[in-house]
Amino acid sequence: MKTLITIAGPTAIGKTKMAIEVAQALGTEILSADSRQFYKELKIGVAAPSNEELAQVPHHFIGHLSIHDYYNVSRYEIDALNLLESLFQRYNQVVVVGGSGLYLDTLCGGISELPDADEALRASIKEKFEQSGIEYLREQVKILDPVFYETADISNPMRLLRAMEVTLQTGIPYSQFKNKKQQRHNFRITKIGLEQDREVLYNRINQRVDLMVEMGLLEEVQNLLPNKNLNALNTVGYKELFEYFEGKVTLEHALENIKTHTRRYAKRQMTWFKRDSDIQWFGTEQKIQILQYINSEDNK
RNA sequence: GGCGUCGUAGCUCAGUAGGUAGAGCAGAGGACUGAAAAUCCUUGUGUCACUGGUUCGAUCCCAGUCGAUGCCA
Repeated sequence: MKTLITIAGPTAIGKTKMAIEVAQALGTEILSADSRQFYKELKIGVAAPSNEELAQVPHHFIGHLSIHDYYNVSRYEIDALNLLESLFQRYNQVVVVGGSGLYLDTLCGGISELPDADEALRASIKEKFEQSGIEYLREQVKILDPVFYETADISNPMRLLRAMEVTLQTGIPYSQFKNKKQQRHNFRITKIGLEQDREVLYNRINQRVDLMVEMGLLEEVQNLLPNKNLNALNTVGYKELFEYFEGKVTLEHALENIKTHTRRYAKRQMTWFKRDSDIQWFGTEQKIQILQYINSEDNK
Protein backbone atom coordinates (compact mmCIF):
# COMPACT_ATOMS: atom_id res chain seq x y z
CA MET A 1 0.00 0.00 0.00
CA LYS A 2 1.24 3.43 -0.92
CA THR A 3 1.08 6.32 1.50
CA LEU A 4 0.76 10.03 0.97
CA ILE A 5 2.16 11.95 3.90
CA THR A 6 0.74 15.42 4.31
CA ILE A 7 2.48 18.08 6.35
CA ALA A 8 0.29 21.02 7.26
CA GLY A 9 0.63 23.98 9.58
CA PRO A 10 0.62 27.75 9.70
CA THR A 11 2.96 29.87 7.66
CA ALA A 12 6.51 30.38 8.93
CA ILE A 13 6.39 27.42 11.29
CA GLY A 14 9.05 25.49 9.40
CA LYS A 15 7.10 23.17 7.11
CA THR A 16 9.62 23.38 4.27
CA LYS A 17 12.48 22.29 6.48
CA MET A 18 10.53 19.50 8.11
CA ALA A 19 9.28 18.20 4.77
CA ILE A 20 12.82 18.00 3.46
CA GLU A 21 14.01 16.13 6.52
CA VAL A 22 11.13 13.70 6.36
CA ALA A 23 11.49 13.17 2.61
CA GLN A 24 15.21 12.56 2.98
CA ALA A 25 14.65 10.07 5.75
CA LEU A 26 12.11 8.24 3.62
CA GLY A 27 14.11 8.63 0.42
CA THR A 28 11.28 10.22 -1.52
CA GLU A 29 10.11 13.43 -3.17
CA ILE A 30 7.98 16.42 -2.21
CA LEU A 31 4.84 17.98 -3.64
CA SER A 32 3.91 21.49 -2.68
CA ALA A 33 0.39 22.41 -1.66
CA ASP A 34 1.06 26.08 -1.41
CA SER A 35 -1.10 28.10 -3.74
CA ARG A 36 1.42 30.91 -4.02
CA GLN A 37 4.65 29.01 -4.31
CA PHE A 38 3.27 27.63 -7.58
CA TYR A 39 4.19 30.86 -9.30
CA LYS A 40 7.71 31.22 -10.61
CA GLU A 41 7.62 35.00 -10.27
CA LEU A 42 6.97 34.79 -6.53
CA LYS A 43 9.94 33.71 -4.48
CA ILE A 44 11.06 35.81 -1.56
CA GLY A 45 7.62 37.07 -0.58
CA VAL A 46 6.09 33.61 -0.45
CA ALA A 47 9.10 32.03 1.25
CA ALA A 48 9.53 29.52 -1.53
CA PRO A 49 12.18 26.86 -0.88
CA SER A 50 15.66 28.13 -1.71
CA ASN A 51 17.79 26.64 -4.47
CA GLU A 52 19.81 24.83 -1.82
CA GLU A 53 16.67 23.34 -0.38
CA LEU A 54 15.36 22.37 -3.78
CA ALA A 55 18.65 20.62 -4.45
CA GLN A 56 18.31 18.47 -1.36
CA VAL A 57 15.08 16.76 -2.39
CA PRO A 58 13.20 16.86 -5.71
CA HIS A 59 10.22 19.21 -5.38
CA HIS A 60 7.10 19.45 -7.52
CA PHE A 61 4.69 22.33 -8.00
CA ILE A 62 7.19 24.96 -6.98
CA GLY A 63 7.35 27.71 -9.58
CA HIS A 64 5.67 25.54 -12.21
CA LEU A 65 3.19 28.28 -13.15
CA SER A 66 3.33 31.90 -14.18
CA ILE A 67 1.30 34.54 -12.41
CA HIS A 68 -0.40 35.07 -15.78
CA ASP A 69 -1.73 31.50 -15.84
CA TYR A 70 -5.21 30.62 -14.74
CA TYR A 71 -5.18 27.95 -12.10
CA ASN A 72 -7.46 26.59 -9.41
CA VAL A 73 -7.88 23.81 -6.86
CA SER A 74 -9.47 21.41 -9.25
CA ARG A 75 -6.63 21.63 -11.70
CA TYR A 76 -4.27 21.15 -8.83
CA GLU A 77 -6.12 18.01 -7.82
CA ILE A 78 -5.81 16.57 -11.32
CA ASP A 79 -2.16 17.56 -11.66
CA ALA A 80 -1.25 16.23 -8.24
CA LEU A 81 -3.07 12.91 -8.64
CA ASN A 82 -1.43 12.36 -12.00
CA LEU A 83 1.95 13.08 -10.58
CA LEU A 84 1.34 10.86 -7.58
CA GLU A 85 0.47 7.98 -9.84
CA SER A 86 3.88 8.10 -11.41
CA LEU A 87 5.74 8.82 -8.19
CA PHE A 88 4.10 5.88 -6.46
CA GLN A 89 5.60 3.63 -9.08
CA ARG A 90 8.98 4.49 -7.65
CA TYR A 91 8.22 5.28 -4.02
CA ASN A 92 6.06 3.78 -1.34
CA GLN A 93 5.67 7.15 0.32
CA VAL A 94 5.41 10.65 -1.03
CA VAL A 95 5.37 13.86 1.00
CA VAL A 96 3.04 16.75 0.30
CA VAL A 97 3.61 19.95 2.23
CA GLY A 98 1.79 23.24 2.20
CA GLY A 99 -0.33 25.73 3.97
CA SER A 100 -3.25 25.98 1.58
CA GLY A 101 -5.93 24.09 3.45
CA LEU A 102 -8.37 23.91 0.59
CA TYR A 103 -5.75 22.48 -1.74
CA LEU A 104 -4.60 19.91 0.78
CA ASP A 105 -8.16 18.86 1.55
CA THR A 106 -9.02 18.61 -2.11
CA LEU A 107 -6.04 16.40 -2.81
CA CYS A 108 -6.96 14.17 0.11
CA GLY A 109 -10.72 14.12 -0.20
CA GLY A 110 -11.67 15.35 -3.63
CA ILE A 111 -14.00 18.13 -4.60
CA SER A 112 -17.29 18.42 -6.44
CA GLU A 113 -17.16 18.60 -10.20
CA LEU A 114 -17.82 22.18 -11.13
CA PRO A 115 -17.05 24.21 -14.19
CA ASP A 116 -14.03 26.51 -14.22
CA ALA A 117 -14.71 30.20 -14.09
CA ASP A 118 -15.84 31.80 -17.32
CA GLU A 119 -13.72 34.91 -17.12
CA ALA A 120 -15.97 37.11 -19.23
CA LEU A 121 -19.06 36.14 -17.27
CA ARG A 122 -17.28 36.60 -13.99
CA ALA A 123 -16.08 40.03 -15.03
CA SER A 124 -19.54 41.15 -16.02
CA ILE A 125 -21.09 39.95 -12.76
CA LYS A 126 -18.32 41.62 -10.85
CA GLU A 127 -18.92 44.87 -12.64
CA LYS A 128 -22.59 44.87 -11.73
CA PHE A 129 -21.70 44.02 -8.16
CA GLU A 130 -19.34 46.97 -7.99
CA GLN A 131 -22.05 49.24 -9.32
CA SER A 132 -25.04 47.97 -7.41
CA GLY A 133 -23.49 46.45 -4.31
CA ILE A 134 -23.94 43.12 -2.64
CA GLU A 135 -27.73 43.45 -2.71
CA TYR A 136 -27.59 42.75 -6.40
CA LEU A 137 -25.77 39.47 -5.83
CA ARG A 138 -28.19 38.47 -3.09
CA GLU A 139 -31.23 39.13 -5.23
CA GLN A 140 -29.81 37.21 -8.15
CA VAL A 141 -28.72 34.20 -6.10
CA LYS A 142 -32.06 34.14 -4.33
CA ILE A 143 -33.76 33.77 -7.71
CA LEU A 144 -31.20 31.54 -9.41
CA ASP A 145 -30.51 29.14 -6.55
CA PRO A 146 -32.83 29.57 -3.56
CA VAL A 147 -31.53 26.35 -2.04
CA PHE A 148 -28.01 27.68 -1.88
CA TYR A 149 -29.22 31.06 -0.71
CA GLU A 150 -30.75 29.43 2.37
CA THR A 151 -27.42 28.39 3.80
CA ALA A 152 -25.09 30.75 1.98
CA ASP A 153 -22.90 33.33 3.64
CA ILE A 154 -24.73 36.25 2.09
CA SER A 155 -22.14 38.73 3.31
CA ASN A 156 -19.45 37.15 1.21
CA PRO A 157 -19.48 38.52 -2.34
CA MET A 158 -17.16 35.84 -3.65
CA ARG A 159 -19.42 33.00 -2.61
CA LEU A 160 -22.49 34.66 -4.09
CA LEU A 161 -20.67 35.57 -7.24
CA ARG A 162 -19.47 32.03 -7.73
CA ALA A 163 -22.93 30.57 -7.23
CA MET A 164 -24.35 33.00 -9.74
CA GLU A 165 -21.63 32.34 -12.23
CA VAL A 166 -22.00 28.56 -12.14
CA THR A 167 -25.77 28.69 -12.35
CA LEU A 168 -25.78 31.07 -15.29
CA GLN A 169 -23.03 29.17 -17.06
CA THR A 170 -24.63 25.76 -16.80
CA GLY A 171 -28.31 26.46 -16.32
CA ILE A 172 -28.18 24.18 -13.28
CA PRO A 173 -28.31 25.58 -9.75
CA TYR A 174 -24.95 25.75 -8.07
CA SER A 175 -26.20 23.85 -5.04
CA GLN A 176 -26.81 20.74 -7.15
CA PHE A 177 -23.16 20.50 -8.09
CA LYS A 178 -22.07 20.68 -4.52
CA ASN A 179 -23.81 17.45 -3.62
CA LYS A 180 -21.52 15.34 -5.71
CA LYS A 181 -19.00 13.44 -3.69
CA GLN A 182 -15.69 12.17 -4.74
CA GLN A 183 -13.58 9.18 -5.47
CA ARG A 184 -11.50 6.95 -3.28
CA HIS A 185 -7.78 6.91 -3.77
CA ASN A 186 -5.62 3.86 -4.19
CA PHE A 187 -3.23 5.18 -1.57
CA ARG A 188 -3.67 5.95 2.04
CA ILE A 189 -2.97 9.19 3.79
CA THR A 190 -1.06 10.00 6.96
CA LYS A 191 -1.61 13.55 8.11
CA ILE A 192 0.99 15.47 10.09
CA GLY A 193 0.41 18.89 11.58
CA LEU A 194 3.08 21.23 12.92
CA GLU A 195 2.20 23.42 15.85
CA GLN A 196 3.97 25.94 18.01
CA ASP A 197 3.30 28.34 20.80
CA ARG A 198 1.42 31.31 19.36
CA GLU A 199 3.84 33.89 20.68
CA VAL A 200 6.86 32.07 19.31
CA LEU A 201 5.23 31.69 15.93
CA TYR A 202 4.33 35.37 15.77
CA ASN A 203 7.91 36.30 16.57
CA ARG A 204 9.08 34.02 13.79
CA ILE A 205 6.67 35.70 11.40
CA ASN A 206 7.89 39.16 12.31
CA GLN A 207 11.50 38.13 11.93
CA ARG A 208 10.86 36.40 8.64
CA VAL A 209 9.38 39.56 7.15
CA ASP A 210 12.50 41.49 8.10
CA LEU A 211 14.59 38.72 6.60
CA MET A 212 12.61 38.87 3.36
CA VAL A 213 13.41 42.56 3.11
CA GLU A 214 17.10 41.80 3.55
CA MET A 215 16.84 39.18 0.82
CA GLY A 216 15.46 41.72 -1.63
CA LEU A 217 11.70 41.62 -1.23
CA LEU A 218 11.31 45.25 -2.26
CA GLU A 219 12.97 44.65 -5.59
CA GLU A 220 10.92 41.53 -6.23
CA VAL A 221 7.70 43.36 -5.56
CA GLN A 222 8.68 46.46 -7.49
CA ASN A 223 9.32 44.37 -10.58
CA LEU A 224 5.82 42.94 -10.28
CA LEU A 225 4.13 46.30 -9.92
CA PRO A 226 2.70 46.23 -13.48
CA ASN A 227 0.94 42.97 -12.61
CA LYS A 228 -0.54 44.10 -9.36
CA ASN A 229 -4.09 43.38 -10.41
CA LEU A 230 -3.51 39.71 -11.09
CA ASN A 231 -5.08 37.35 -8.62
CA ALA A 232 -1.76 35.70 -7.90
CA LEU A 233 -0.55 39.03 -6.56
CA ASN A 234 -3.44 39.51 -4.22
CA THR A 235 -1.02 38.06 -1.72
CA VAL A 236 0.33 39.07 1.64
CA GLY A 237 3.74 40.62 1.22
CA TYR A 238 2.96 41.97 -2.23
CA LYS A 239 -0.24 43.95 -1.92
CA GLU A 240 1.07 45.88 1.07
CA LEU A 241 4.25 46.86 -0.74
CA PHE A 242 2.32 47.88 -3.83
CA GLU A 243 0.69 50.46 -1.59
CA TYR A 244 4.12 51.65 -0.56
CA PHE A 245 5.35 51.95 -4.15
CA GLU A 246 2.21 53.86 -5.03
CA GLY A 247 2.97 56.30 -2.25
CA LYS A 248 -0.11 55.42 -0.21
CA VAL A 249 1.78 54.33 2.91
CA THR A 250 5.27 54.60 4.33
CA LEU A 251 7.64 51.67 4.02
CA GLU A 252 7.54 51.19 7.77
CA HIS A 253 3.76 51.03 7.65
CA ALA A 254 3.73 48.61 4.74
CA LEU A 255 6.08 46.23 6.53
CA GLU A 256 4.01 46.45 9.67
CA ASN A 257 0.94 45.59 7.61
CA ILE A 258 2.67 42.57 6.13
CA LYS A 259 3.45 41.29 9.59
CA THR A 260 -0.09 41.82 10.81
CA HIS A 261 -1.64 40.23 7.75
CA THR A 262 0.72 37.27 7.93
CA ARG A 263 -0.21 36.70 11.56
CA ARG A 264 -3.87 36.70 10.63
CA TYR A 265 -3.23 34.37 7.77
CA ALA A 266 -1.48 32.00 10.14
CA LYS A 267 -4.47 32.13 12.45
CA ARG A 268 -6.84 31.32 9.58
CA GLN A 269 -4.68 28.36 8.66
CA MET A 270 -4.76 27.09 12.23
CA THR A 271 -8.53 27.42 12.28
CA TRP A 272 -8.75 25.43 9.08
CA PHE A 273 -6.41 22.61 10.06
CA LYS A 274 -7.71 22.31 13.60
CA ARG A 275 -11.02 20.93 12.45
CA ASP A 276 -9.37 17.99 10.67
CA SER A 277 -9.35 15.24 13.28
CA ASP A 278 -7.13 13.00 11.13
CA ILE A 279 -4.17 15.29 11.65
CA GLN A 280 -1.63 14.20 14.22
CA TRP A 281 0.07 17.23 15.73
CA PHE A 282 3.78 17.62 16.49
CA GLY A 283 6.19 20.30 17.59
CA THR A 284 8.66 21.73 15.14
CA GLU A 285 11.57 19.77 16.57
CA GLN A 286 9.85 16.39 16.72
CA LYS A 287 11.25 14.91 13.55
CA ILE A 288 11.97 11.57 15.19
CA GLN A 289 8.46 11.31 16.60
CA ILE A 290 7.00 12.17 13.20
CA LEU A 291 8.99 9.46 11.50
CA GLN A 292 7.93 6.98 14.16
CA TYR A 293 4.32 7.97 13.69
CA ILE A 294 4.54 7.59 9.90
CA ASN A 295 6.06 4.17 10.42
CA SER A 296 3.44 3.05 12.89
CA GLU A 297 0.65 4.17 10.58
CA ASP A 298 2.23 2.27 7.71
CA ASN A 299 2.23 -0.91 9.75
CA LYS A 300 -1.41 -0.67 10.71
C1' G B 1 12.40 77.69 38.48
C1' G B 2 7.51 80.09 36.34
C1' C B 3 3.16 79.41 33.29
C1' G B 4 0.21 76.14 30.28
C1' U B 5 -1.49 71.46 28.22
C1' C B 6 -1.96 66.35 28.83
C1' G B 7 -2.15 61.44 31.76
C1' U B 8 -8.99 56.88 29.92
C1' A B 9 -8.63 49.17 26.83
C1' G B 10 -2.00 46.43 24.28
C1' C B 11 -1.71 51.32 20.82
C1' U B 12 -4.04 56.12 18.99
C1' C B 13 -7.72 58.83 21.03
C1' A B 14 -13.35 60.13 22.10
C1' G B 15 -16.49 60.96 26.21
C1' U B 16 -19.27 61.75 30.73
C1' A B 17 -23.63 69.61 31.87
C1' G B 18 -20.76 64.62 38.46
C1' G B 19 -24.70 58.71 38.48
C1' U B 20 -17.94 53.88 37.53
C1' A B 21 -17.03 54.68 29.91
C1' G B 22 -16.59 53.91 23.92
C1' A B 23 -14.49 54.11 18.76
C1' G B 24 -10.51 52.80 15.26
C1' C B 25 -6.36 49.72 15.14
C1' A B 26 -4.01 45.50 17.50
C1' G B 27 -5.61 40.96 19.81
C1' A B 28 -9.18 36.66 20.23
C1' G B 29 -12.83 33.11 18.14
C1' G B 30 -15.23 31.18 13.77
C1' A B 31 -16.65 30.06 8.51
C1' C B 32 -14.73 28.16 4.03
C1' U B 33 -16.34 23.45 -2.83
C1' G B 34 -12.40 26.37 -9.16
C1' A B 35 -10.01 34.01 -6.62
C1' A B 36 -8.14 30.24 -0.86
C1' A B 37 -1.51 33.99 1.44
C1' A B 38 -8.31 34.90 -1.27
C1' U B 39 -13.06 36.17 0.80
C1' C B 40 -16.42 36.66 4.87
C1' C B 41 -18.68 36.65 10.08
C1' U B 42 -18.50 37.41 15.56
C1' U B 43 -16.01 39.74 19.64
C1' G B 44 -14.24 45.84 23.66
C1' U B 45 -14.58 45.90 32.22
C1' G B 46 -10.53 49.06 31.87
C1' U B 47 -7.23 50.54 39.58
C1' C B 48 -10.59 56.50 33.59
C1' A B 49 -1.92 58.27 36.78
C1' C B 50 -1.66 58.53 42.36
C1' U B 51 -3.27 60.71 47.27
C1' G B 52 -6.64 63.59 49.66
C1' G B 53 -11.03 67.13 49.61
C1' U B 54 -16.16 68.72 48.21
C1' U B 55 -20.61 65.64 47.26
C1' C B 56 -25.75 60.97 48.65
C1' G B 57 -22.30 59.83 44.63
C1' A B 58 -16.02 61.84 41.36
C1' U B 59 -13.01 59.30 35.77
C1' C B 60 -15.35 64.32 35.36
C1' C B 61 -15.01 69.81 40.23
C1' C B 62 -10.85 71.45 43.90
C1' A B 63 -5.79 70.78 46.16
C1' G B 64 -1.36 68.24 46.29
C1' U B 65 2.06 64.39 44.26
C1' C B 66 4.26 61.83 40.22
C1' G B 67 5.01 61.38 34.89
C1' A B 68 4.88 63.42 29.73
C1' U B 69 5.11 67.66 26.73
C1' G B 70 5.23 72.91 25.17
C1' C B 71 6.46 78.01 26.00
C1' C B 72 9.07 81.57 29.08
C1' A B 73 13.31 82.24 32.16
